[in-house]
Amino acid sequence: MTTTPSTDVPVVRELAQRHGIPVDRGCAAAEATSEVRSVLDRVGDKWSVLILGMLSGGPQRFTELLHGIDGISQRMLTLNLRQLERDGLVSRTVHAVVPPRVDYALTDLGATLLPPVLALVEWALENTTTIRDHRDRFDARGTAAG
Amino acid sequence: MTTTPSTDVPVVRELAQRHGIPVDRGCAAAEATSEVRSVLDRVGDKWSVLILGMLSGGPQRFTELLHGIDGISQRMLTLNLRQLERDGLVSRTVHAVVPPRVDYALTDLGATLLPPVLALVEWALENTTTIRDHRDRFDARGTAAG
DNA sequence: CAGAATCCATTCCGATACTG
DNA sequence: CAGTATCGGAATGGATTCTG
Repeated sequence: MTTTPSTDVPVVRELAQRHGIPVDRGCAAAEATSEVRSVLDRVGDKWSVLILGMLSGGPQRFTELLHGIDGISQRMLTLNLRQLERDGLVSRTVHAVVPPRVDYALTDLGATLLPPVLALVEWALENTTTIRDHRDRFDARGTAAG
Repeated sequence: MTTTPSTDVPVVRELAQRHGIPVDRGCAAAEATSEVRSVLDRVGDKWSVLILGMLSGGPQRFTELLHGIDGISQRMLTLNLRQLERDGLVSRTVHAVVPPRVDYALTDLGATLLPPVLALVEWALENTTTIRDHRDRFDARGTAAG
């Protein structure tokens, strides 16, 4: 994160222009780029996508998420939920009961993010074998080099 | 990424089934999930997407990428290119000339990854303002709380 | 139950120096 | 030119403890 300095990526430049974002030469929409990165970061966040996926089935409480997402720590779940909430992708509803009950749900915005993300997941599923093959061959070359 | 233990995410489960991947209960395609994650990781990799974007305009040599992607270090460029090459997303062509000349290009596989990724970028561009607003309001709440 | 706070091992990554 | 190798600071994230 920090100050992602943006870049002269033609494709992004083109998309930015299509969205009416001014592109001064040498930098494809500097402002927009960091915003874009922050979204991409979230997708790469390892847990965020899983959380979004969990919530696609309906609201869940904290513990349900904690147990549903195998391997996530309490800390990471909290942190990720805060991020998602901050971005307006997930809503947090505190029920004033005891013991406390907090429900997390996809917002409308969050719901619109799901399709692009799932397209990516689908791409990954489609190409799992191909990628594994490539990796094996690549690794074999490196090993055989000696 | 160590052993990403996979998860019981309904959407992923559904997608996995659609792709004929066996899903034993309690775990949505454990094997597939780590593979999926590794793809998502790459997308979140901060630089990989930029590199892919750069290459979408045609082959580039090492230095062109280095200068074209503002802020990337030589080390990171090398590392990222290796990853992308390993996955078969990018090809590396060494020309036997002096001084050395190495061209990087999108493979066919890499080209198929671009649309889903760009869909994500486009989503981000479309919702930049909305997200920024959410963040501002969220941060304001936190700050005002004192 | 849902979290905040602290501690600490691991990993990441930029800067630098060196090479074919 | 296109890397590789090494070092050290910074950030990441799990485990644990404490709270309303």
